[in-house]
Amino acid sequence: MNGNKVKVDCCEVNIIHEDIVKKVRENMPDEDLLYDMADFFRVFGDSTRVKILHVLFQSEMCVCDIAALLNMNQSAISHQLRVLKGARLVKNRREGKVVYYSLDDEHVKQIFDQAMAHLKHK
Amino acid sequence: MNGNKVKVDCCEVNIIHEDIVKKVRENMPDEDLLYDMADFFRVFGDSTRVKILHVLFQSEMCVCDIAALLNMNQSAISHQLRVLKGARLVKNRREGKVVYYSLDDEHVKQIFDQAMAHLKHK
DNA sequence: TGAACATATGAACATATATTCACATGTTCA
DNA sequence: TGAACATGTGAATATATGTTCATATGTTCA
Repeated sequence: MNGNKVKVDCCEVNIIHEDIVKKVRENMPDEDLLYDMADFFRVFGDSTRVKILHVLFQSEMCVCDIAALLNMNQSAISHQLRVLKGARLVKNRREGKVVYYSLDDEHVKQIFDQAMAHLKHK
Repeated sequence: MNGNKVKVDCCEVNIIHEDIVKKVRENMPDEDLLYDMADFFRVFGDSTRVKILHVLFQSEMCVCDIAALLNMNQSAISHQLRVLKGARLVKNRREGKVVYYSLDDEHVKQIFDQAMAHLKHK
């Protein structure tokens, strides 16, 4: 008896295993948290930002040095640093005209390592 | 003497700290690997996929149950499961007409936990 | 075999997003 | 103060991506 088929009002989807669905639904995290997680990961989902983070793993750096290193113009880097800062992944400090960026998170490295492990494993 | 200013040919960016840039450049991972990392993270950067993964943390599930659980149509879920499978994050097995999906990775949970820690920390 | 059902998939559409360009802001130093 | 320089940012553009719709595929069972 693992569940009758039931029409859901909104979108004509059959539920085959009603008991499992009910159980899982009760244990789902808060909707907002799931959105925040997706937003957080989206920040890593761009190669320019991944490169910037890798650079900052190695050394604090100013904007124009990063731009030169990645062969991109300063504006593009600045835009992406803004995104990274918005996600609280980097912080910056000003020294005269130069702004230095560095990592502002203790989890990023571990997340990267896990991802690396995944990519290299299979 | 930490570096003369040098014009880079391609995009008019000044290098302020030539020594640091040189050092970091030598230690950068392979270009392809960085692209793969971004691709990998991009998979997590969508709330539907995040939800699906959370569902599968709790239980193996068939497509239509996931669709009902997330209040989305079957097609959307199927498309996203394809993406997740392409990233080798989920696997599936067929049992008659029903296809069951489950996690196919030991790193995802840890990556999610790190992300959660980041989001909750500050 | 053919109807019913679960899932997969191509095309179309709407939306999101990265980069570039032009220019604004803020700092130093003569 | 004004020139030079490093960085920030709004607008525009091109591209990528998620969802829907319609339909195809594959399975079961009468």
